[in-house]
Amino acid sequence: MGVKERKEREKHDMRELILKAAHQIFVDKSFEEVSIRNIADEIEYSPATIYLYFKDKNEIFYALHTEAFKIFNEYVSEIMTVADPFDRLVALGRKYMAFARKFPKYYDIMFITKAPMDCHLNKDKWEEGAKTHCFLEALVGECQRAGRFTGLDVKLLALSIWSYTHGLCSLELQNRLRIYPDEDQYTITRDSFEQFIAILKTL
Amino acid sequence: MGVKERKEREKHDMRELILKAAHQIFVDKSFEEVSIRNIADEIEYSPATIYLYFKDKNEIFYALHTEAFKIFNEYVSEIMTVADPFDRLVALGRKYMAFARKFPKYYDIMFITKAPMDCHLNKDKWEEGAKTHCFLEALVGECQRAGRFTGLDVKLLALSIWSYTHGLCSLELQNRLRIYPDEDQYTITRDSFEQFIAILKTL
DNA sequence: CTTTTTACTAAACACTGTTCAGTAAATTCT
DNA sequence: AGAATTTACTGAACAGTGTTTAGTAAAAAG
Repeated sequence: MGVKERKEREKHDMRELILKAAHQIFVDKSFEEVSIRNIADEIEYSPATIYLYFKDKNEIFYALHTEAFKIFNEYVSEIMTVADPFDRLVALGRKYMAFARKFPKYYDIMFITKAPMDCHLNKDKWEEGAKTHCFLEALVGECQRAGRFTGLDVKLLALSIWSYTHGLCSLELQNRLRIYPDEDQYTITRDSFEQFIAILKTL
Repeated sequence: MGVKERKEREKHDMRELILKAAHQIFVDKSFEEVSIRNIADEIEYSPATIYLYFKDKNEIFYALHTEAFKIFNEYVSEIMTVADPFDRLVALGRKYMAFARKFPKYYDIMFITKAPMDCHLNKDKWEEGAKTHCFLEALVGECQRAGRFTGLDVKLLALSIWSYTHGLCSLELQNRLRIYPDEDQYTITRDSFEQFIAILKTL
């Protein structure tokens, strides 16, 4: 009796179809245009159908956010070619910032927008974020074992590094660096990052 | 002929009335509930009337964001009693973080939400942000003249300090610190901040 | 006292997320 | 094979959103 299995497969395929459409609208158009009706139009189903496969819109956003993490992880994976742990940490920082600039919409849904988190508040952990942050903590730990950051708490330092980098990206993406003249805006984040690296080197 | 003057005063008063209502809804209820219709209900006018005094909803959000800055400036002004520049900088950081936690909605509209910025993109500077950041730059400069941060660029360091602090606040407010167990979540931001201060001391 | 300007609004437009009753097809049971 | 049941789906509605426009009543000017 393979009916049950087929139905499950169909249910899964439909979820995928919805997500693919949502992703397409999200990328091609904009965050705001990812509406249930637009998704429904795209897949040629009624809007109500979507609610048979997703609890609400936030659940769709959570799925988009998870996809964004996959893309992020792939984008960042290049740094693994860097041998020295500290250089790898620097490379990670650069990649992180480059990702935020190259894929601002992905960055937004991963780290800024509240929508995906609202769906997930019942769960007790943010898995995607935790995994990525674990990677950073491990890398900072490696740096310490290689003689860097002596006497500093690895967990706290990892959070501080993330906070700084996210802060910079977030301020830029949310248009809060318009305190500087337009011509400085691009260089100043780069220069700030270089200074930050220089400070990390002294620790 | 004082008619013109009176009309101008009435126009100004009406703007104030609308903003007061918007502020009330923003504080008492929530960000999402600040709708043109809700404001109109509150002041007992038609929704269309609001568009005679404000270009669009973003302009109202920009005004709310400006009010939030006033409240922020007042909240933070206490630190001026601290004599030593570096201690004052630390006090500023603590106040900044306390403000974000105490008034998350204000913090949101000041530094996270895009809506107020969208209205203001034609202007070439973000005045409220610039003024506040100038204050930070001046304070970091004072620290340097008092012997701290030797050899570092004040402007870049000020941005780095802001980025770090905003990053931490932003991650917490946007629910991205759920990578830690609930019991750690409160202590870890405090500990990270203390570590950050300790690092600044060594510079 | 008439004309013009100003202040305001009802109603509509084009959207949004979400729910629910009803239908047609697929599946199961007899 | 035919009746009963379950499943998959949808049209329509509900309650909201920002914004525009045509039309009206009151105030000001001529």
